[in-house]
Parts: sequence; C-alpha cells; structure tokens
Amino acid sequence: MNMTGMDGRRGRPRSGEVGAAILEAARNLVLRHGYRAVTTRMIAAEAGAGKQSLYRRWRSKAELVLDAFLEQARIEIDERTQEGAPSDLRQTLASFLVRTFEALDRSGPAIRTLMALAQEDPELLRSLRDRLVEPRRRALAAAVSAAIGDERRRAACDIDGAVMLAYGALWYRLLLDEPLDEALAHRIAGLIVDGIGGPGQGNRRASAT
Amino acid sequence: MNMTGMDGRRGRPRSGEVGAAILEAARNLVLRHGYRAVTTRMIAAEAGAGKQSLYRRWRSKAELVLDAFLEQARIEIDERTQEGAPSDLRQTLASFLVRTFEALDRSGPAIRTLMALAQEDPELLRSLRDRLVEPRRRALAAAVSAAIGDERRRAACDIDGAVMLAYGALWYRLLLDEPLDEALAHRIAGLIVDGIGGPGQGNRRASAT
Amino acid sequence: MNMTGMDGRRGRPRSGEVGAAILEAARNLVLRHGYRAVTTRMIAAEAGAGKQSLYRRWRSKAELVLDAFLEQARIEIDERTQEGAPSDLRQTLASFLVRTFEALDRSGPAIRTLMALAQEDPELLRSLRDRLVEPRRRALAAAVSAAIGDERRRAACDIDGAVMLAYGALWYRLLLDEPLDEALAHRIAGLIVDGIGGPGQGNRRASAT
Amino acid sequence: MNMTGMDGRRGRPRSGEVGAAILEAARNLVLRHGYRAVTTRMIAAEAGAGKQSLYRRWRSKAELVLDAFLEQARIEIDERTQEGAPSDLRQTLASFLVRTFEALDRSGPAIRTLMALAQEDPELLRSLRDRLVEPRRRALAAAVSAAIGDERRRAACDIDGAVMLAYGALWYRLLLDEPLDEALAHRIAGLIVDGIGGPGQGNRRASAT
DNA sequence: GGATAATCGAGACGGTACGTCTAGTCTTGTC
DNA sequence: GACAAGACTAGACGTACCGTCTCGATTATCC
Repeated sequence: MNMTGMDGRRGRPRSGEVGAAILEAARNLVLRHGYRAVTTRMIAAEAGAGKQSLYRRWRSKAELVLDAFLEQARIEIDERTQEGAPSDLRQTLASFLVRTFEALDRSGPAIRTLMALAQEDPELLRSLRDRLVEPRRRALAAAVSAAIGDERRRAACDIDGAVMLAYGALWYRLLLDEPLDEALAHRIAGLIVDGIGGPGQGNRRASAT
Repeated sequence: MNMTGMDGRRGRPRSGEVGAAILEAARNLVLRHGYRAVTTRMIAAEAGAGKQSLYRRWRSKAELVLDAFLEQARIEIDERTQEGAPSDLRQTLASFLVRTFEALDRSGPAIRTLMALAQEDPELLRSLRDRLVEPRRRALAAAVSAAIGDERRRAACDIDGAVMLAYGALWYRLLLDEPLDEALAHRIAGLIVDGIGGPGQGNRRASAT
Repeated sequence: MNMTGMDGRRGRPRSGEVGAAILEAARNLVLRHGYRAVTTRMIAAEAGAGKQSLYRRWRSKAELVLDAFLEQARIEIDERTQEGAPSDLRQTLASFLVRTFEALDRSGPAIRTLMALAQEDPELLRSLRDRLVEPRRRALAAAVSAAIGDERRRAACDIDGAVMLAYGALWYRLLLDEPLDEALAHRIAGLIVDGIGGPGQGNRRASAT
Repeated sequence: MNMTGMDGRRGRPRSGEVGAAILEAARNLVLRHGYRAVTTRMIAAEAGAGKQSLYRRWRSKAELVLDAFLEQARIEIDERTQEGAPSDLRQTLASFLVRTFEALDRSGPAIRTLMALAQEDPELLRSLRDRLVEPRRRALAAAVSAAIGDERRRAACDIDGAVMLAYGALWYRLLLDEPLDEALAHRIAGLIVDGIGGPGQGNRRASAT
C-alpha cells in the first residue's frame, strides 16, 4: 500500500501522477462498467500507464480497486464531520443517515462491490474495516454521543449497539438493492431510539411480561 | 432449476443421484476452499460427473452454489419453524437469532460469498432474495408477530422494521467477519425491543426533547 | 507433436480441422509479417480458434511455426523427387539447385526464420534436421548417385561431401540474404564437379606441387 | 558504435572501463546461458553498470552482443593474417579452416545466435556481413590467391566461389550443430580443390560426357 | 572557482507478448 | 436423450522483457 516507494533514494522515484491516474481510471471504469467487466489492461490504458506500473503498486486488481474507492470515501467523510451540536437524538440519527444515503447515491455500487470483493480476501476485508467501516462507525457514535449529552444517560445507552443497528440496516438494504430514501432514514432512527413499539409505552409492558 | 427432468420426455431420464452428488460436491468444496478457488471442473470431478450434467441443471456456477447452500438452509428453516407460541418478544427474538447464528457457524462463509457474488449478478441477487432472504424475513416476522400476540398492539409495531434491524445487524457482522455469539443475539434483541436507552424511561424524554 | 490425441478414446476427440486451421494461419501470418511480428493471439484469431487449442497441441509458438512450415516443405519435396534418370552430373546438380532456388522464392524467409529459431532450441533443431534437412540431403545424394551411374566411379566420389558443399552454399547465401539465381546454381555445380580450377588440368598440378 | 564519445564535447567523458565491462559481461553471460536467456538487466548488473550506460553505447541488445563477439573475432583474425606465403592450395585451405574451427569452439554458439538474430533484423544482418563475414571472406580469398601464386592461373580460378563453398560448408555444419573437426577441414579443402571426383582424372571425362 | 554539461548506477516508465487459467458450450462414444 | 470425458471459443490474468526516461550524485571542461 506504500505508494511512494521512496524508502531508499536510488533509482527513478515512482511518479505520484501515475499512481493517481491509475486510481482515477480504476474508479471511473468500475463505476461505469462494474468490477468484473473492467480489466487491468483497460485500467492501464485509460490511465495511459503500463500494466507493470499497476502491479508495481498493487498486488492485484482487487487491491487497486479498494484503494480507488477508499480514496473517495475519505474525502466524503471529511466533509461530513463538519457538524454543529444537535440536541435531538432521533433527528441527529435521521439526518446522519439521510446524508449518508445521499452520498451512497453515487458511490453505492462501488462500495457494494468492495464489500463483495472483501468476502474472498481477508486482507482486503481488514483494509475495508480499518479504512472505511471503522471511521464511519466512530463518526456516528460521536454524533449520537453528542446528541445524548448528559454523561450519566450516555452510560446507560448502548451507543455502539445502536450504531451497529443503523449501519447494519444500511448495508442490508444496500446489498439487497433496496431503496435508501429519507423515509427509511427516519424509520430506522425511530426504531433505534424507541424500539419496536415506538414512543408509546405499550411495548414496555409487553416486553416485561 | 428443475432437477428431476421427468416431464415425460423421451430418452434417458436424468438421474436424481447425479444432481445430488453435484450439489454435495459443490457444498463441500466451497466450504473447504472458498468459492473462487473452486472450479466447475473440480465440482464435476468430485461428483464423478461431467461438466455438461452440471450445466444441464444450473445456468451458472453461482446458481449451483446458491442451490447447494439453500438446500441446507431449507432443512434448517424447516426445523426452526416447528416452534410453539412464545409469549416474550425479547426472548423470541434472541432465541431466533441464537439458532440462526449457530447454523451460520458452518455455512456462514459460503452464504457471505453468495451475497458477494450477487452484487455483480442481478439475477443471482433476485434468487438470493426470493429463496433465502425473504423466507427468513417472513419466518422471523411471523415469530415476532406471534410473540406480540394482541392484534391491536401488533398494528402499532413496526414489525418489518424490526426484522430489518435484526437481519441487518446479522449480515453486517457476518460480512465484516465479526463474531456472532449468544451475547450478541441478546444485545440485538434488547435494542430492538426497547431502543437505545434500554427498558428504562430515560430516553423517552430525551427523544421527546 | 502428436496431433490426434486419440490414445485413449474418451471425451471429445481433437478436431483435425482446428489443428489444420491453426497451421495454415500460422504459415500465412508468418509469411506475411515475419515471425516476431506474429503473436499467438493473432494466429488463434486468424484460425478462429482459442489460444488454448494452440497450446494443447504445441508447446510453444516456435514449435507451432516449425510444424507449419515443415508441412509445406514435405509437399514440395514430394513433388521434386519425381525425377527421370539424368546422366550428366553437372547438369543434374545445376537443375536440382535451380528447382530448389525457385521453391525458396516463396518459403525462403520462413525457412530462414526456422533455422534461426532452431539456434536457441535444441529440440527444434533436431526436428528441423530430421524432417527438413536430412530428407533433402538424401534426395540430392540420390540424384547425384544416379547421375554418376557407374558403381566403381561412385565409390571414388565423396557424394556426401558434395551434397554438403551444395547445401552449404545455398544456406550461406540464403542466410546472408544474397540472391539465389540460375547463374549461381550453375556456378556451384561447376565448382563441385571440377573444383576451383574448372574443367581444365591446370589446378591438378598446382595442387600436386 | 563510437565508444569513447570524446569528440571534444563538454561534460563528463564516457568511461572506457564501463564499456569494456559491459562487453565482457555480455560475452560471458551469453556464452553461459545463451542469448535469449540473458536480459539487458542481467548484463548491466553483471557489469556493475546501469542500463542506460548500455543503451548509450549500443542501439540494441543484439548490436551489443554482436560487438561482444566481434571484439574477440577481431583479435583472432589479426593473428591469423600474420601468415607467410604458402604455396600448396589444399594445405592453405585446410589449415585456414582448421584454425577457424578451433576459434569457433568457444564462440561458435554465440556466432550462431547472432546469425539467427540477423534473420529478423536487416540492420543487424548488414553489420554482421560488413564486420564479420566480409572481412573473413577477404582473408580467405587472399590466402587462396597467394597460394595459387601465378597471375594467369589465378584468373582462371573462381576464387570467390571457392570461398563461398568453404564458408558455406562451415556455416551449414555450425548451424546444424554438426562437428567441425580437422578431418572435415581437409575433406572440404580436397573437394574444393579437386571437385567431387578427387585428384584423379576420372571425373573429368564423366563431367564431359 | 563557479557554472555548465554529460556521465554514472538505479530503477520506474509505456508497451506488448507470453503461456496459464477459467467459464460455459459442443462433440464424441456408451448406455 | 442422458451420461462421463474432455476438446472447444473467448478472453482476463499476472509475469517478463525491451528500450526510454528520470532521479540524485559525480566528474570533467569552460568561463
């Protein structure tokens, strides 16, 4: 994953532009045609690079495509964290999901592909977790934590569990190719905040039976 | 997908044993080596069959492997539905998840792979949804519905939403290769029933702020 | 080199047409563009075959091209041996060379290429000797032998040596890309029959000095 | 081919040692492993040089290897031309061939490879002709001419034809990987001087029939 | 002596052929 | 017509190599 190759200083250094061009070509082609339909030859040609320049930097087509999309994901997450200080938990959750859904409008198919690839490649899965999933988990957890506010109440909540439910639902819908819209975001937020029975007291007792 | 081939046609009838042997070979090989490492030639050889006997029955390697694992899933789901009528919702959810997690202990990696494949193959995704995801959604929804019992209270609950959260969490953990154990099952059940704040009233007000 | 593959009898037998089409494609392409400029992909495409069908029959591009031209050479040599019984040695030699030069007009470049390839591949060289060089050596030796006629005089002659000189000169000119014309044929024939000094007695004494 | 680069230009002059090291590395590696198995990278590494230092001096790998072996050939030919004035033609021819065969003992494989390469590279063929073949042709022609001695007799002889036969036989045997020994040298010399029938008068009449 | 310029080793670069592999289809002879 | 065996087309993969380009460092000549 070290793309600079500047450990030693002898020989011609790797050109950052070549690596960037390959990443961009990979990203564009996979978005346009899907992972399977894109070949390393196509990526190299689109980038104006030789195939060897590709394999000098990444061990396989899959690693390259992962990097191509993680690059993009990093940018988006940075923009997202410019939050104010929301006070309502349900609203916080819902708006976080809405914004995430919007971002997935473009990158969804590629992200799905990445998760799919990672299922056959443990190292890829590790990268995906470390560089895509975990940062977002933390971002959502922080947002939820801020919305709860009070320290004591926070301790009583299973924030990480809530984050798991939220992202679980997101991925489930994404992978099954079911729509991710604003209504769904509010529905998920409501469920997570209040549980299955909604804000009323009804299910309190039912579960206590 | 028609495995009998006994529509009253002329010629030698298809041998049921051949199809079964292929399914078993596919299941075993994929469990052992993973989807990508297994080739159609290997499956045919392991089953003592010709490749044509494979493609006479399934349209692609992916469909075959899907069938190989759905066969197993069908058996498991049949056993699971032989339930009585539990009354406690949280317990119902938890035990459903526990049993599902146990079944995934063996077939999990293959199921993950199927979902991964489906990301590049719409037809496979459709099959996966119709034959694996939907039946299980319905089974869980029915169990939840039965546990709630009362008709009016049922109407107030977002049962489908709860099912989405439960299976979402399951897939999320499965795809990220995070453990699926009994503690997790209870945690998910608790979250779904009571929401993030747990059975206490605290978060009612918080969300009402 | 066994192109039928019919040792066992199970499975689909190799198609003779495919092999023949590949040979012809290889021959035509190499004649047109030269050995280096022709790729296995081009040969397969021209033959309407897959690359695997090529590598199933030959171990490398070089082996294939050898076969492609030996096939042709065999045909030509068959036609050539339909000789009468000439009596004049110089004339016999000259006309043999003339006819050979004519045949090389078309296949010369390819034959040169084969000899070149054989310099890096001992197995290829062996094939070339056994299937191209030796048969022709024998054909010329037989023609020379017949032209001399008398048994006793034949024993006094170094027929094989003469054949070596004739073919040596041919290859030398061929490889150096120097013209092979009728005048050259007669010149070589004259030298071989009479030696450097020509039909006169002059050099007899010179060499006896 | 100018290896000094010292035309009075500015900048750091080319090191003669680097060029010599490259030549020696090329010669050794090609003798050891053959032309194809040796790469430019290997030559540069063996010489402790960069690849650019190689291509600064030669236009291609083939030209370099040609030079590597011509260097050796030049030395050999120089020694050879320090001859007295032999008078017996057959002996002159034979001893010339014997010495040439000895030299080929070491460099034969590489020379063969060069001729092979030249079949696909007209420019290389030209170099090979100008710098290897022609000088040797002239050397042999001069030796033969000197051996004949008498001006009038010389005019009656086809000296160039004899040289063609001698070198033709040499290359023919070399390329076919057939032994080049002393007996062969004398045999070729005898054939060239006297023709197929040997020193007797027998074939004079046969050819005159 | 400082500027200029060509050299040096090292190795990345574009391009492209090679030989291997796989999926899914087609063709044998046998049952 | 199903069956086992295996050849078939098509085309992607990752490696290898050539000849060029680029880097920092070195070594000469010229001003």
